[in-house]
Amino acid sequence: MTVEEQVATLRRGTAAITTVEDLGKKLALGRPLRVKLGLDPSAPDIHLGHTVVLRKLRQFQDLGHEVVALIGDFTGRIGDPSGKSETRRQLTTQEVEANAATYRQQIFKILDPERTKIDFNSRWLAPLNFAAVCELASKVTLARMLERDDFATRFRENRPVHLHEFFYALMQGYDSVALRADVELGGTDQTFNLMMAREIQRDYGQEPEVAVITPLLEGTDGVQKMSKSLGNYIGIDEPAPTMFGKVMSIPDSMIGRYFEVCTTVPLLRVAELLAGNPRDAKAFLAQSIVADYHGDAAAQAAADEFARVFSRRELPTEIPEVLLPTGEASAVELIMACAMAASRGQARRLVLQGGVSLGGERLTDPVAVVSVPDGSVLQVGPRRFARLRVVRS
RNA sequence: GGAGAGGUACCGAAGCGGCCAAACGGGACUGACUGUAAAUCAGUUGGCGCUCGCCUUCGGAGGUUCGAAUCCUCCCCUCUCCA
Repeated sequence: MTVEEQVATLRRGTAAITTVEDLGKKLALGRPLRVKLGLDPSAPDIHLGHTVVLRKLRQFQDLGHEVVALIGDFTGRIGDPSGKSETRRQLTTQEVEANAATYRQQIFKILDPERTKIDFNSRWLAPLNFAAVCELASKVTLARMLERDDFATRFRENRPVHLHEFFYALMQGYDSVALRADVELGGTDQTFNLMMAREIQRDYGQEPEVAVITPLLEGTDGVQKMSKSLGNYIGIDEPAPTMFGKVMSIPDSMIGRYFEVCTTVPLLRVAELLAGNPRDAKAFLAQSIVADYHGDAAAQAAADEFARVFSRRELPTEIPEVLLPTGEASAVELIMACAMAASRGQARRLVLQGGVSLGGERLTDPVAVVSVPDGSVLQVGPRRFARLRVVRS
């Protein structure tokens, strides 16, 4: 692969590369580059949003480069400034190790373990004495720090900006110095820190790293960035059918975006798919993504199941069984027995709204007692099913 | 230490003595439609009893009142400004 081709590959799905020319130069060196990614040391829970940057790392690995997954166990004590974040509690060694283990287990679903080194920045940050810290701090001016939007805004609005928050970017930059990083990856939220790292490396007499900035992936709502706390995430550990369904639930307008950053489907092919039926494009997308984490067979099965249940409105292949003590019960009682509503009132509403059926027959009266044939299927809403087993004692 | 703002249902945010189980938005759920768990439209969204009703809820504890999320007292927590 020529350098130009490599650059083209690496550019896909990035928000910015500082600079593309520098990247080309570094690639042209012909030696394996050291590519850094900083990871938050708090409990990791990797979702598709995180995979964007991880996939990019994987591309570097496939091109023969080396990745350092740097766990910020030291910087984690400060927390990336967000205006609200307080100084975080220091994680214990055991916690850091446990989280690192989880990281390994999850990131190696994407990264090549052979070309990945895991490191901890406490290794070089913890021993720094105050003189060294002052030297590091002397590299950067206040004006430069205030270029960071978050700081500038808070300063202007008379909201607190703690001095230690400045150290976050400094430490992250020092990490790059310590690692002699050639390239660093990060999301757009890391732009400031990545730029700072370049300058700090220069100040320490190193060639500045190339910053490869990936976009923050929108979640299943298509608007806000994917995050667990917003509940709009697709976790890479989720079961194949769930994952498939969640991908199918993204707004049509996000299909191209997901293709670009979550798959390796050639962009020309993506354009073709987008020109066709969005449902088919999305199904293809869902299947590609699921296949990456669960394999082709599971992805195919998930696709078939989805078509069966949602397109053809048939019963799923696997239906959990619920034991009933009697063959006579009201709709509300059945729903409660299957734990498909949080309260009887909610169950009643579901029935009244026409969302409940037994054996394909819609139940309309919440309290009317109906006979329940053994093995009949209760459906609540579009995707909750239970096979009822009557066990008379 | 002083001054002020605020803590309301899943989240955001109104309400400031009865018409408040609590506006509005988001989310979630259900239905219709469909090309999908997209989009759009409609409805639902504290608990219990099949209207009417009863019970629990508006940071916590007391109090005033026929009646409080709304007034008073004390307490806890968050934020800002001044020192």
